[in-house]
Amino acid sequence: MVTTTLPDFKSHCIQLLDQAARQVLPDEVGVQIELLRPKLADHGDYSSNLAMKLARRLRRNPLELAKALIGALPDSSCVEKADVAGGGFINFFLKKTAKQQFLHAVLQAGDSFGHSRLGAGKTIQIEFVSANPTGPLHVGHGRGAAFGASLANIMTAAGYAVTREFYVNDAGRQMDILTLSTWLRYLDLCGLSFSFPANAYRGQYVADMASEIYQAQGDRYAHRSDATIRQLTEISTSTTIDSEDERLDRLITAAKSILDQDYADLHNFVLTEQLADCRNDLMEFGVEFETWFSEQSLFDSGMVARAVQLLDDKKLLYRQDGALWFRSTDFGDEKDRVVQRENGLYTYFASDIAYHLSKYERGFDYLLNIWGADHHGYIPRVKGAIEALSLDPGRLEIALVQFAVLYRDGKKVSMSTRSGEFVTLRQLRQEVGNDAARFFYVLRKSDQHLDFDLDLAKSQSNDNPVYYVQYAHARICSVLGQWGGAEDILARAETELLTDPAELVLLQKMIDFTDTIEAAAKERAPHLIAFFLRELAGEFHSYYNSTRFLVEDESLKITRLALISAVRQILSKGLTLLGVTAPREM
RNA sequence: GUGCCCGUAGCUCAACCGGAUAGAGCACCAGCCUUCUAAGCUGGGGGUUACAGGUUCGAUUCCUGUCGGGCACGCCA
Repeated sequence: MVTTTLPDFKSHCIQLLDQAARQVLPDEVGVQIELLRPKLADHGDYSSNLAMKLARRLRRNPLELAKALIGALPDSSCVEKADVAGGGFINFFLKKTAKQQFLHAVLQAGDSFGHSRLGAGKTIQIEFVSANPTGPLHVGHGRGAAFGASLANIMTAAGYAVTREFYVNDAGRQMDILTLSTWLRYLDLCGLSFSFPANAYRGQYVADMASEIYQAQGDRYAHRSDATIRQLTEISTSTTIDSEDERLDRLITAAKSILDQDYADLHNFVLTEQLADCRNDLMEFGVEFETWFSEQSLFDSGMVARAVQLLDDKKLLYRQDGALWFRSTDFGDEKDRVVQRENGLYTYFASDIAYHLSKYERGFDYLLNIWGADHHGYIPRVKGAIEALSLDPGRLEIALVQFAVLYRDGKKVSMSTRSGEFVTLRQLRQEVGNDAARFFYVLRKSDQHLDFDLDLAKSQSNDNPVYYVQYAHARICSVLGQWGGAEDILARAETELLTDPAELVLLQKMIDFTDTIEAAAKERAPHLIAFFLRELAGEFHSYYNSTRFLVEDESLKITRLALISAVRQILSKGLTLLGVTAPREM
């Protein structure tokens, strides 16, 4: 029997209740009706608190109200009955046949099962990772990457047109520091050795880039060596410089003047190198972007100047102590912020205002920034700037992702970023594998700190939730393989044969899948998918142990295989949403 | 010090934005492999949801205070 549309029992029950409410309470039309899945099977398949919600306002007894509503419910082909229970809950019980027949709908929908029209094709830009291209990604970036990529997949499934964007901080001081660091390592290779600044980038990758340059270009970037070493040594050893930060800035200035045109070459080289490494790392992790947006381009195109000018036109800038300030306190920030420094350079904030202006001008319906939780103090000024530009701050949402802390042998793995001693995403991926990393990263709500247990992620045991889910998938593949029949035969399943409690539990779980994807999209909560998969896998394993599939009775065999085939399809779909592979054998 | 986030079983975490008896996994105890993968299953103990108040039919969820933890408070990015 061919069904053209996938039944949506929840919406159906809401419609029934809405019709009943219009009849019983004509004055209350338009009240929001919400259904939830009760924890206990005795409480039915869907439950509504509508009667209790309205009871107070209408000064009526909630039980009587509930009874009246139930009495007015229209007949339905898939609802068995509705009961009143507790203090006035209205509980819907679906017909067993409706659940059984749902199986056909799942198989028919195939890979698109679980998709919904929640997003109605609205466009949303999700910006995430956006790490400085000054070194390898570390495990903190990994969580943002896994979260953002999974959420993008989920929102696509929920009917949004998603654009993934990586903001490249290719302008500014950090890139200069990296360029300088690389050049100093390079000079070392040229035999011009002196003390390396403590606050420069010290990682091995810096030395690697230096060596690459040396091999390709020889001592080309050290040609004025006498003057060079004298000048650098002077800055390195000077005692009149008050801070190490300033010493670094002096070195950068010196490098720019010594290298002149060549500085841009080096800058460009290290940027290209790091960006390629970053892109490659993310691609291997299953994380890809439609757009890599350059901060430098905002300066080159005059966007930064224009954004600042717009604020100035609105009389929201003033000059003080030689710097140009934005009145962000007018928009709820706790203090005003500098957009242009005393030395004439724009601040990071200025280019960020321009960046957000660009996002708005590119016309997305919604914007979602995924930031590390350490940036939370930055939100008011960005929202303030958006408001100041007469843009709608409501279209921009900022989701914060907390840090991930690694544990090995039950102990915290210490990390310090500058020393080069941090754990990179690549190391993590090599140690535990992409699948475990992707899954573990989204196993917690994003606003919770994540304790990442390396030993657990590596263990090939029943403790490991990734393998638990993947194993369920592989088991089903194995059974279907031993059966050896063609998949389309499964459409002959006689679903009324699915009467075992374990079978009905699985059917109910399938019915919940679309709702789970919608909830994960709405709440920006990929962990809901991970939890769903663990539950579905658990219910399958339980079924597997209690029931034999490859039985003599042909109808029964086909029907059970159809059921587990649908489970396999959903496991695969869910794992794919999270960027985890669904192996056919393990 | 100020602001934001958090505090749930011994451990790591859920709980569908206020719903019914707060749930999983790990760990612990007791069972299940001549049958489709035991990377699996079945059963058991384990809680004053940090603490004290408040709001209401109803609170882990909302409000206030206290205690404890994390993060942020640059003319850095």
